[in-house]
Amino acid sequence: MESEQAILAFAALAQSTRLDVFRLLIEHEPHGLPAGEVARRLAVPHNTMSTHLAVLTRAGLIGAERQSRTIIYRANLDAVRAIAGFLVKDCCRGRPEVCEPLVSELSPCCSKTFAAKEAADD
Amino acid sequence: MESEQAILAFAALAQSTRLDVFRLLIEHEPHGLPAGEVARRLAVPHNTMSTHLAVLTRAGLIGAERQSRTIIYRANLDAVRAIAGFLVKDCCRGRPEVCEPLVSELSPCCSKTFAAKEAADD
DNA sequence: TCCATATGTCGATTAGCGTGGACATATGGA
DNA sequence: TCCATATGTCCACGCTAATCGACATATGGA
Repeated sequence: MESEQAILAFAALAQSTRLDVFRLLIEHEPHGLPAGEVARRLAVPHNTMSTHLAVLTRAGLIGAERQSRTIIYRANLDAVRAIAGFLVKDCCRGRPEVCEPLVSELSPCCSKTFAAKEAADD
Repeated sequence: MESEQAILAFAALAQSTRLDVFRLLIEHEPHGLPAGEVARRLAVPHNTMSTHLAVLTRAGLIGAERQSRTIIYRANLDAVRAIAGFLVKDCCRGRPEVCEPLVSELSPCCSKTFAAKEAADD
């Protein structure tokens, strides 16, 4: 991932409404949500939301697909991996001992038992 | 990690000079660099750099320590782990199959042989 | 004490972002 | 065709960020 693309992604996520949108769309993977529904759920005017959705799209964090009159937005999970990878690889340069704890921390969160427990807590 | 803290971190990294500073300090772990040296290496006026260093510090991405007249800045690697964790845990909610590829992608980067190869490529 | 070095703070300027009203476009149904 | 719904674009306003000159503070040496 290039720095320019990373800066776009960081800037897109550095805004509370957009971060909320991103999390909302991640929760609704893999079906996604129509633009109007996103605006309604977050109580944001549709034109303001349209701008935010455009910023997230330009950053590659979400994607859109037209379905007749509605446009369905979906989170791009590859982008999440790319950003996390960008961060970690920056800190891994010649210093694997720094990153091992990170992977150790992340690994248990990816087991099915952990996910089931998290879901139960909600 | 709270959303507010994450937004501070994303905003801090969504600026080319600050991203350069962060990477520079990561390269100089664990010794760090004096503020003036950071400004000189990135060809940025010392007062402008002082502002950027303050933003990164407020975001918890770097830390400072006075050594007589100079102030040594160091990257906070725990913050890197926290941001990466924030991103991944957002996408892990009930969907471990999404995150497993990320961990798989990251794991090899944390082996000593990989780090040695990366260093050799520079 | 006086001065040089290292760094931070203040203030002004410029540029860009977030917001939302008004309008434009696209789609499907009557 | 006409209208309602869904979404995007344009524009102006207000606010915040980025920059950097000038000044302030802190430290150590002569």
